[in-house]
Amino acid sequence: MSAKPQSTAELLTNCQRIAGLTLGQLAAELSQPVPKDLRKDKGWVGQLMELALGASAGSQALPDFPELGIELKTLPIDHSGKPLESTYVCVAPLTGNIGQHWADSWVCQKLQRVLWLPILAERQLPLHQRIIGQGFLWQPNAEQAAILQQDWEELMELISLGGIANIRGAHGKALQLRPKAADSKALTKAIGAHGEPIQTLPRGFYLKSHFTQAILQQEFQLADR
DNA sequence: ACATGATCATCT
DNA sequence: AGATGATCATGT
Repeated sequence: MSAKPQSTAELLTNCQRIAGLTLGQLAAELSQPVPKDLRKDKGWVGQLMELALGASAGSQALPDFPELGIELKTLPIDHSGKPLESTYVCVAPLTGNIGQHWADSWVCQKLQRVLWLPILAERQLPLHQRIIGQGFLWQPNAEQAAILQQDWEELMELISLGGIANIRGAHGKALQLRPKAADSKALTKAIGAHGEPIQTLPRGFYLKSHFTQAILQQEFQLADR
């Protein structure tokens, strides 16, 4: 169950095998304790899936399946297939971005090949009863890539020109910039309104749920609602 | 502090 | 209800 997959086909086969299981069932098979809720274990579902699918060591700055170049993302959804949350992509670099190009960016690299793993995870459903959906491989199509690139370029320009204080989650069509930190007191270096170095809250790039919903619809051809 | 994994909790 | 800003745990 937890052997490292040697090919994309094997990885997808492993996904099919766990599709339909509850988190409780899978955790039992893997001898993993199920927390009461996710309040103090927010990463538990993702880590369980990494274990089940044979992803490589967790906290390195590498894709989950380095040999396959695939990033694994769990995606909590409701009963109608709508994502319940935005999807974290990576930390946003706030300094030293002069002349950086989209194709070389961390966001672009991370989203090149994503194994989406939907989880039926409505809040009212106890954690152990949440159900694993059908995982599928995705690469941005031309239209999606163009939207992501445009959002990224706009956000990075604002960051580079000292506009970070004015960026909020509403910015961007698909990609947004939001805090990503242990708490609101965490600080990192950034560029101030007059080009001076400042300390600010670390930010991360996230995919808006509308965008991931479109990915799901494209894959499963779900009815809109 | 920053990377991994994200969800929580409040505001609108 | 949905989105935004805040937060939790763990490893490097």
